[in-house]
Amino acid sequence: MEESVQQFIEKMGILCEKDGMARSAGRIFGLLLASDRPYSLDEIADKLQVSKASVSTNARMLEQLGMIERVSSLGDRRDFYRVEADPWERILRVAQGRWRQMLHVLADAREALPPHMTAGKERLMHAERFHQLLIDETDGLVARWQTLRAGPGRAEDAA
Amino acid sequence: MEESVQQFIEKMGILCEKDGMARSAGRIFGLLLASDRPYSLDEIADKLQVSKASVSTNARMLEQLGMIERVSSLGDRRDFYRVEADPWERILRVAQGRWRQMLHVLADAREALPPHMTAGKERLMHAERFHQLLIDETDGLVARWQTLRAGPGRAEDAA
DNA sequence: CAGATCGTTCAGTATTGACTTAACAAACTG
DNA sequence: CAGTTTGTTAAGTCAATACTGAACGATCTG
Repeated sequence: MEESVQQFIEKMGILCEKDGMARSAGRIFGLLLASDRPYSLDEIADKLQVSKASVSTNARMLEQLGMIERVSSLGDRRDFYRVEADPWERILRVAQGRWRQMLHVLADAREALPPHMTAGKERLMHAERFHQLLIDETDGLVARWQTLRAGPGRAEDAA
Repeated sequence: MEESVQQFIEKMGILCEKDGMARSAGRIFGLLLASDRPYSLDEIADKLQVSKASVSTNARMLEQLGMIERVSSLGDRRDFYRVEADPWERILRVAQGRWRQMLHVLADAREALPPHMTAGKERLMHAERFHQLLIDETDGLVARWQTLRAGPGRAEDAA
């Protein structure tokens, strides 16, 4: 396999791991990102030099997250994987969901905190405000991405 | 210790772990978030029921990330920890840095990809566009957070 | 200076988590 | 139906990770 692609895959593994994903999942995603066509389970296992079982598990995890999808080819019983048409919006939505969780956790804690702990309450409210902002801003960001996605070079003003 | 606070700390540990941090670090951050005053190393170790060594390591990691800070009290040789005045902007900046890394990795891979792999190149360019958008939007987001941070209830139009 | 306190580091250990092999279930082929 | 092929699941193994206890250096106190 291409040396440069191999390096890229490894870097993707590291970066994805830093974001809380499994390293192997990051590698699979990287491989499919830089690929020219969908790959079968065995192909992925072969290219990444891991067992088929490992690929099966991690690929299904990525599928669950909406980052890759399974496609089938006529007259072929195998599953093929490729990255979703736009995995990035999905990533934003997943993050948005986590921020919502965080917001709830923060709010619950603040309400349960004894009244005299004003500093803690203040700090938690601060954190809530921040996460609420993130949640709100995500919608606009997704919208801007949708318009940018289609034609990045065109400077149309249509809202 | 308060039952509700303990639950909060545990949830923060889980959520932080999902974001790629160490679970213990998340717990420390949660404890300090909901606290009324800075805590010493021993206090943290006691409240979280872990060794002082563990707290020392994780607290220094959080300090390195700019999420908590070390403060000293006159006539006291101990270090005290508390969350930074605004850890959230810092978190945004760290994320922005990771997106920059990702952008570079993607660009390198695209350039190194053989010319005939048009689908892969296209997909990588797509990914680059997305991350460039994230990087750009972060600045505006930080700015909006700064204004919101001070007075959340006031509806001033000043740009 | 002797003793005490505090934070960090290091070696050892335990626990978690991931990968592999192998068995299994389902869908196809002759 | 016997035999393949393909994907998933489970048990066992191994490596990575995080925690602990102890030792150390530094700083303060009598």
